[in-house]
Amino acid sequence: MTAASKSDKARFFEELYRLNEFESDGEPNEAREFLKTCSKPILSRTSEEPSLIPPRKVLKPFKKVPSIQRSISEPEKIKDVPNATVGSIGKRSGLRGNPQVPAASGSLLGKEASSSAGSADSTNQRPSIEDRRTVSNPVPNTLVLTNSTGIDTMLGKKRKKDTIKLVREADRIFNGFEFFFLRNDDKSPLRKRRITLSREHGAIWTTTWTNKITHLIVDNDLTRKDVLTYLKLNSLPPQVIMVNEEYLSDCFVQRRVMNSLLKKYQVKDPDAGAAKQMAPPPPASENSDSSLQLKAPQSKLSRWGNPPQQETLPRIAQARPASYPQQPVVTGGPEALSPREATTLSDKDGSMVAETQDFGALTEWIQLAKDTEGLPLDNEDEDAVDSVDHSDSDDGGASPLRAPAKRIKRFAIKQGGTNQANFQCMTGGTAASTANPNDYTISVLERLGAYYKRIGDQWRPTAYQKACGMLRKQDHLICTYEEAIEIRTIGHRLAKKIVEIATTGRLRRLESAEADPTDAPLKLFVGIYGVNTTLASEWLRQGHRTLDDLVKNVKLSENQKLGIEHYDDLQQRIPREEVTALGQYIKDAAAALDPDIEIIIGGSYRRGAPTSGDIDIIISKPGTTSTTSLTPFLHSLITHLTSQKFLVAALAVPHDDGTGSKWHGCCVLPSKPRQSQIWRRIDFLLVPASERGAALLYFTGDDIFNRSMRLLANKMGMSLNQRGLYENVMRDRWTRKKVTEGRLVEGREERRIFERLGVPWREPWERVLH
DNA sequence: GGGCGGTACTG
DNA sequence: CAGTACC
DNA sequence: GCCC
Repeated sequence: MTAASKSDKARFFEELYRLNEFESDGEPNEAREFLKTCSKPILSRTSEEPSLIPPRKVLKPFKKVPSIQRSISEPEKIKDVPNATVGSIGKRSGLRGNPQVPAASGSLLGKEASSSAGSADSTNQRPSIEDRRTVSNPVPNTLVLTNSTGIDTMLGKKRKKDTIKLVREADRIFNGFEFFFLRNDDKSPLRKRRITLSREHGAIWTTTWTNKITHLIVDNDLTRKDVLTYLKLNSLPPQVIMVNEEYLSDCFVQRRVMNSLLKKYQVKDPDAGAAKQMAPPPPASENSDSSLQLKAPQSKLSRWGNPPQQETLPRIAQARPASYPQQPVVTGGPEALSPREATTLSDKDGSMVAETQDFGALTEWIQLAKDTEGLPLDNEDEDAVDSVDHSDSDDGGASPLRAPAKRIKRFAIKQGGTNQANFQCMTGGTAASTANPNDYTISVLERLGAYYKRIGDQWRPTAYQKACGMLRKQDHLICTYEEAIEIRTIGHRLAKKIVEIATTGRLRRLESAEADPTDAPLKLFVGIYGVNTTLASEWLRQGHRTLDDLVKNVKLSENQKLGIEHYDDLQQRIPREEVTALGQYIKDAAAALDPDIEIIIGGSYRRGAPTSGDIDIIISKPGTTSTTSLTPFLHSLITHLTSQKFLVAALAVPHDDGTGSKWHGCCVLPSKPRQSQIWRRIDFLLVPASERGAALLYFTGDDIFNRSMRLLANKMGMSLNQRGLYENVMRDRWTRKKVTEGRLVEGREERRIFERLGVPWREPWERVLH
């Protein structure tokens, strides 16, 4: 921005503010007209992929480079750590960036036309260009974006000449984002300006509703209901961020991605008042505030025993409380259910079940049950949800009990001796981002579960997680024992706890657990990457209480040292927007190295989570059948990203026999100022195309969902892992360990694995079971 | 009272 | 090998 | 912790 003249800047802001003033209360009739147009299909996609990187193969023979090996944080970070003794950790060598590869930025040529044609929807590469010249004839270092898409081209459509100039790289805050505007056109000059600005800041503008959309920018005069009507959706896919115009203005003005959850950015929702009552701030809230409520996150570095360091630079988003409404809760009547083709684009067989994530869930499951008729599936979960007369419709007479509206915890419909319906994966979950009246109960139970986890209990934590998942699916506050015990996975003891939480706002078991003086340091220790209960309690036994103690007195592995050094960074959750941006960075880098490579962001991000604990990247490539064939690419990608200072540390690298498939490490967003860079955990998984489905399944999770699917496979005489679904697996009679790999049933298609297991398809965000 | 997912990397 | 990690 |  140094280059920008003052008057330029002034005009820029002036214009921005004008954008707001006008549109907010102008054109009162536009809304009605707009809705009239809702029936017409959304067809044309006028976005462009701003990809200017020439198709080039960089398949130079792989050189052994230090970057793929373990490496440590850079020395500069050390001074952030207030304690002198910590320095001893830090004197390890910094990450030696490979001096080679100045490439990415400098050597890029101006224009590409068809390189991405093969993967039309794959990734939009980020052009790298440092100035803002607009040139109609592409020359190196210049960027001209034209309104072209593969489709337009194929149809021989005339391109509108539409030139935008990207702002300088560091200001492209929307890189990796895909915007859908409502209203959907650029007829209004002000909206047009807004769209142009968005694109200049790196966003892709899309006018077709696709599942790649990250943000839905809604005109200020429209309501949430208008939006859903227009999109013919019952509810918004949870991964789509819906904001009003002000969001954009603020992003532009502040030159950063704002926290989309702020109230001022929410789209109006007249129905919100009718929304279900939220979690009860428990009756005894004043009391519980001191003992039970989530404590504010400890201030940075406080656990080092030094004054907290003041945070000066703005960060992308603030941490959120444990429960918060992502979007206003909609009470769309369940009757309003209609086919939701828009979210099931990739569906091939018509049998699939449309998504839902709101409280229309009830009908959803019924629908689901119908759609999966023939499967030994019951709809037991429905009856817990509502008083809908659960005339167990067609349970084939196999149901032993046809209880009069009570106590139908499980059915006895069996297949091959296993009661399939009792597997969690059969019923799916709800997106964690959806507010729920039981959120408070859930947060308390999660804390107790976490406590049990850190004291080394292997099974309670999963039981608690499952219970929380079930609670999250209920549409009203569970506060009686009877209600609670009805729910599958909730037994006597959990039911009692739930009642205690819901009626008193407290849980004595948790209070006493957390009152244990060893619990705080235990919690501290297991927060270190590479440390779990065994080590932590051993250190505790030896009398250590602070990170300082550990650094001074304990033999730490390299990873643990790193985990301590970046304790605070790695504890923080990552806003979805940042995951998008980090993923985009990787996609761009990967595409530059090998355009055929496919990069998928998995993990909680794929499940639609508003924040993630880390970034999970699947690396695949069409035609590949072995991990080995992808290792060279991983090497060059790691090398490149390391030299770009995107990757800042390696924690686990693939075994060097070439069969290794995972790379774990840390990364930062290089475009940000150094001080505001937060170290993030990142995982790469190498996946040959033949195993893509199984890997996707695995890497999407969640934890409970994976276990459930695998247990089910197991009970059906098969075995499921991240490479595929296998049958005829021989297991040792006693140890029950696998003896034979078995025969591969399916690995390529995620959907077919579901089918083969008789599990109705679950959209990623329906796989949130805890 | 036994079972509770399956795998990969570190040291 | 045990410990820790990944979902 | 819960389920079988």
